[in-house]
Amino acid sequence: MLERPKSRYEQVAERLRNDIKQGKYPPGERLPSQTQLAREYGLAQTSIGRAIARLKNEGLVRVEDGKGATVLEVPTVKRVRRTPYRGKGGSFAQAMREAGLEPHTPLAAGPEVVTPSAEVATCLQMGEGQVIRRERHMFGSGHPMQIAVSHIPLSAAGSLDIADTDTNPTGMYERLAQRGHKVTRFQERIEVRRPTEKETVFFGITDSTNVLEVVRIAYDQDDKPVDVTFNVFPATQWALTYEWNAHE
Amino acid sequence: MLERPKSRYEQVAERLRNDIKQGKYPPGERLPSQTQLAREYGLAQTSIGRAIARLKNEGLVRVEDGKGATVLEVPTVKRVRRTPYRGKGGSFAQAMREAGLEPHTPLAAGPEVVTPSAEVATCLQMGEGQVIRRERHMFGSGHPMQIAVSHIPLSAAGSLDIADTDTNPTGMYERLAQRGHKVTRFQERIEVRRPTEKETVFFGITDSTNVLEVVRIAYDQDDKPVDVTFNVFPATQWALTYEWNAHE
DNA sequence: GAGTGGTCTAGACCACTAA
DNA sequence: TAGTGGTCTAGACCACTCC
Repeated sequence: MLERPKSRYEQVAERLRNDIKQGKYPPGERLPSQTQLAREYGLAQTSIGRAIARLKNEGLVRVEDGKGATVLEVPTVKRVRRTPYRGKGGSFAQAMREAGLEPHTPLAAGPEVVTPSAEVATCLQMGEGQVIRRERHMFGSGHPMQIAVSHIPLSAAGSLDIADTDTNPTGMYERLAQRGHKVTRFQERIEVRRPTEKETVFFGITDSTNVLEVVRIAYDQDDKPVDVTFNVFPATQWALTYEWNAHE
Repeated sequence: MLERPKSRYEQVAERLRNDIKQGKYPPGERLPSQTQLAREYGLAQTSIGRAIARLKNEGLVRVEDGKGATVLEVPTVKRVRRTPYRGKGGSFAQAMREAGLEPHTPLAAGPEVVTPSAEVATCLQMGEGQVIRRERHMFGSGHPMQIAVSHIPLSAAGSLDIADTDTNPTGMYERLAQRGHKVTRFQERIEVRRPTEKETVFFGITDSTNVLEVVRIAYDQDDKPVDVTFNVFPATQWALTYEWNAHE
């Protein structure tokens, strides 16, 4: 099984991977068409299609119907989370600038009062009641990079106003503190999963390309959750970093 | 593009996914053979093969040549990292027991003195010199769960003895402290990548199944790196959790 | 031996894009 | 209209497993 020579379509995928890495097909460029590659490698078009499907799943190329396969630019973005958290919001903008990209984070939905999903309700440990939901779509130099959806229990927030003007979470935490909910503890859970349909459309990826999901929950002084934020990004384009001190 | 009905092989994959989730094919069980499924769904065997390949990449089934597709048990394991780090080693064993699995962490290689790879040398900020390398293969109730490879600069360790008896890193850090290298700061970098060939064999996954790589670097009181550990696990089976306090 | 999955082909059809 | 990628088939061959 180890000795078995790799299948031909995998060999093709590997060569294309190398060609891309070594700049033969730079970002933005089109790969040759599948029929052309088929002639070149002496294989059927179907087999070339399998090879290209691999590159697609790995997030190396983006394939459009009737056009062809375009090489993606994959600047690996570093997202650094220092604990305890000293920064003043803007972790995304900073990561973008460090990667040489211009950040842009428009509001995509909300703030609005909604009934939470089962998962959100579980994270916030609430039996009933509503939450304030806000969704941001985040771009780096025009390319979709990240989706962030945050939820605050209406009971803690008081009213919609709390999420009105600010775009970063820090401002919101200050307002929560004024209402008697001082944020004292954070938790982030990281998982790899298949994307939802909405996410495939936004990121322009196949539904077999994985995404990273980071769920951050903020707790107040009574250890009650007051905010849960879902961050989603294409798995291949990001690296997450956590830093902390050994002895508190 | 959105309205287009899904391809038939994707529909098959989705139905099989549901059947697995709902217990029609419990863990350890075999799926029906591809020819049988082909008859059942009125498709060609090749198309069924595509559907099953999807499940394989998602880590839902394991396919063996000449045998068939077996449903994998996918207990999602939670790995919790509290910062500052209070635990006494054994983070893996604890995570296993919480998931109802019996931990087993034999040494697979080392401790041995080797010349570090370029990546390891970069992490440890060393120009020249050698490192002590140790590789552990970690199992949960017999199933391969994780690979951990740690490197300590020989200059900091003094001799091989430092890594001799202990199996957890905490003991090693105590010895490093005795030699004047007190560990004060940690950094963990998380990435999703394609597995190496060794990893596909160990975990029994396809090379298109992603793995999570967590690189932990420990720094001493002079901010010199004294240990870098690479942890690798199948991406779908794990969830990483980080916790910290807001105001130090 | 019969059954399994994995690969490959040749040809076909469709939906899409481009000129 | 010609070219693109995506899907599907029918049939083939191989390496493997189980009996």
